[in-house]
Amino acid sequence: MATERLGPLGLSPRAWGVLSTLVESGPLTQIQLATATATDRTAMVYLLDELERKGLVERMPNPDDRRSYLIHLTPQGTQTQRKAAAELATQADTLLKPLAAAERRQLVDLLTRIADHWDELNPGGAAKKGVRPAQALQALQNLADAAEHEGPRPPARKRRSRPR
Amino acid sequence: MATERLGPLGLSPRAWGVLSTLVESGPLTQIQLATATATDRTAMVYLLDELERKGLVERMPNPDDRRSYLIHLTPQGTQTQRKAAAELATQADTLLKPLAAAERRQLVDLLTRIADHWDELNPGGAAKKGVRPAQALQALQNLADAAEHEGPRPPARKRRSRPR
DNA sequence: CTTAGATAATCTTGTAATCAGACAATCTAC
DNA sequence: GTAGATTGTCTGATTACAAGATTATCTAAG
Repeated sequence: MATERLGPLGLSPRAWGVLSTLVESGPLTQIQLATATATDRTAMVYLLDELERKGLVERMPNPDDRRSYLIHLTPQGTQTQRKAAAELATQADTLLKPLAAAERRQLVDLLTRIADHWDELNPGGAAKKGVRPAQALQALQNLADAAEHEGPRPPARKRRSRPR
Repeated sequence: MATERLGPLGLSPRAWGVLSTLVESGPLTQIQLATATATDRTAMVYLLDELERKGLVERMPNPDDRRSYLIHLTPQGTQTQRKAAAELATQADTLLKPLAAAERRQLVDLLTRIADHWDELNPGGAAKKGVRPAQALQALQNLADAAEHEGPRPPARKRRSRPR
C-alpha cells in the first residue's frame, strides 16, 4: 500500500526510512543510520550511493572521526521527504475514511499502546536475529502516525544500539 | 512477530497461509491456492513440494481435470495447522496484553472495517501487480482474528476465485 | 472428429535482495 | 607504540522471486 505511494517519488520503503530518520535525528553516520532503520550496514552503502546519486543526501567528512561520514540531507532531500510524508498521509486518510475522527484517535491510541508494550517486551530493541516484527510494527506505527496527520515517523523506530 | 512463532513448527508464513486456506476451503488446485494466498503459481510448486515432503499435504489426481491436482491436507497437516493457530493466538494474546477485553473488541472492529473498506477500494481483489498490501492487511487481519481467540484466519482473505 | 486456442503444472533462467566475511584506514586503550 | 575494535567498502555465496518456455490436457468452433 504505502509502497506504491512511494514509488512515484522513486523511493523504496527503506529509502523513505533513511530520509525520515535524518529529518528527525539530523546528520548521522552510516552505522547509526543502519541500526536506526534496521538495515544491514552493507546494504546501507548501496542505498546511500543511490540517494546521493539522486542528490537527496550527501556524505560529508566527520570532523570527529575520519573513518566515518556524516550523512546530511540536501535541501532537495528534505523536500522529497516532505512530499513523501504528504503522500503517505493522504494514503492513510483514504484508508481510514470509514472511521470517524474519534475512532481514528481510538485506533491510534490502541496501536500505540500495543507498540509500546512490544518495545517493553523486547528490551534489547530487536536484538534477536529473525527480527521481522520490525516490518509489522512499522506498519502499525506508520498507520498510527499517519493517522495523526502529522506526517509519518521513520518506519523503524530508533532503537538503542545493537544492530540485528 | 508471527514469523518467529511459526518457525519452530517449520512453517513459513506462506506455508501457514496455504494450510489455513486448505482448512477453510477444502481441497483446491494449485492455481486456486496461488490466487487465494497471493502467491506466484511457480512459487507454489516449490512450496507444495516442501509441504508434501513434510507429509502435511498430498497432491491427488483431480477426477474432473487431469491437468491439475487437488491439494489435500493430511491428518498431520490438519494437526500442524491447529498447532500453528494456537501458537499465533498465544502470540496475539501476549501482544494484546495491555488492552482490556472491551478494547480488544474495539480494535478488532476498527481494523476489520478498515480491511473491508480496503477490499471495496480494490474490487479486482489484488489484481494489480505490486500487491504488497496483502502482507500488511494480512498482518492486520491476523491480528484482528487472533484477537478474537478463534484461531487466525488464512492470511490472504479468500477472494472470489475466478475459476474460469 | 478435428483443430485452434486456453489453461494447469512444471521447468528453466535471469534478476535482485540479502548476508557473511575480508579488507584498509582509522580510532581507542593500555 | 602496539593490540584490538570500529567504519565504510567490496566480494561471494545463498536465496527468493518471477518471466517465459514446455508438456499435457481441456474447451469450443466448425
